[in-house]
Amino acid sequence: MIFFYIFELILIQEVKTMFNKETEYALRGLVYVQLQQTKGFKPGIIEIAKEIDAPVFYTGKIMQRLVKMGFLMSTKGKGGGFYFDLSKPDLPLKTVIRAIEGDKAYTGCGFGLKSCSDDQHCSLHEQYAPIRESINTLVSQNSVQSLARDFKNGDDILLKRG
Amino acid sequence: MIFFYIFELILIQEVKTMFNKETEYALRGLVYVQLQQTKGFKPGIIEIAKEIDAPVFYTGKIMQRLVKMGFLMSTKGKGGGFYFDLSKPDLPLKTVIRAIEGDKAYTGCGFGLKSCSDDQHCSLHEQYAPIRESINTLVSQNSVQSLARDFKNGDDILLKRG
DNA sequence: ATATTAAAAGACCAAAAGGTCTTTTAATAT
DNA sequence: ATATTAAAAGACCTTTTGGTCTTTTAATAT
Repeated sequence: MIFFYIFELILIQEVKTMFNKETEYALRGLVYVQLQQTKGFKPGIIEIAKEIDAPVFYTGKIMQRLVKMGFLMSTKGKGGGFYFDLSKPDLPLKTVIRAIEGDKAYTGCGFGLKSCSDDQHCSLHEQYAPIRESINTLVSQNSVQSLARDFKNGDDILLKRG
Repeated sequence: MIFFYIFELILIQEVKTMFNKETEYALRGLVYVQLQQTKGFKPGIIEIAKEIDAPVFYTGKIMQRLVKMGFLMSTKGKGGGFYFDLSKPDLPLKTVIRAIEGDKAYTGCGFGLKSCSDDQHCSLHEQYAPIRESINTLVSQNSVQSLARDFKNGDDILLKRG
């Protein structure tokens, strides 16, 4: 029994994204804020961090950065927290990802050849092109709001840990 | 004119892969060795580094690691360098990538949700699944040897800098 | 044998990513 | 006014990644 537990722990450790931690926490945090906002709440750092299972202070720093970048709003003091300006259009994942870690996930050559970016392409480049395009579409079509809707229709649980 | 040059430099800096530097240099180095081997040469660290445009000492370290991992062979001394054991089967990119940086590029949930790995899936997860599968196919079907053949049929130039 | 050549080993350094903690500022309730 | 609350600011620390350099070991040619 203990072996299964250890194995699961190892497995869980291995689950990574194609994005870095900051992007991951940012996306999860944004979706959580949106989700709460539709319920009439305005979550703070401690709550957000807990629910997205990220370090509290790091979450704070990241949320602040998102506010500075204009993706999110906040108020200080009692009853304060994070919320969206509802008059703004939906926020595509791509916009957030680009702002935090740039384009590396869906631009360039899979092989990293410089000359490859211009007129000449290596064979990897051509094979990778449609994949890159799919990723591009994925992060362009999905937004913080659409994801929040998806989570609402069904399983809130996904943002928490079992 | 100077502006175009600066712009190009900036652009070039932005060209990244989905892999980390070590993986990138490793793949390029392996393909270069294979390419030279078919021509009857056994390149050394200095040559490899120069041709794949990577730092010499770092390239050395990476090539040594590849030898230790059994992907490649080497001999010391005069006439020494790196080469493949031709009796071995082709080396898929996936094998190299996994050995260096693990599975993160083509496993897990695009959103980084833990619970997502089991029975429940978020909507991103489902949309990302076919992309992940494509990446998996790409790195499984392409090998160091197949890439070297591709470069041979046409443009050697791709491994050098314009 | 020995000089030369080139990889192996490993110590060391720098930058970036990830994370923590304290102090300051701005809301709000009393 | 002032106490309380919670974000903002920013200093600081740790780990990982990327990179450099020197010393050692093993080939080979003379």
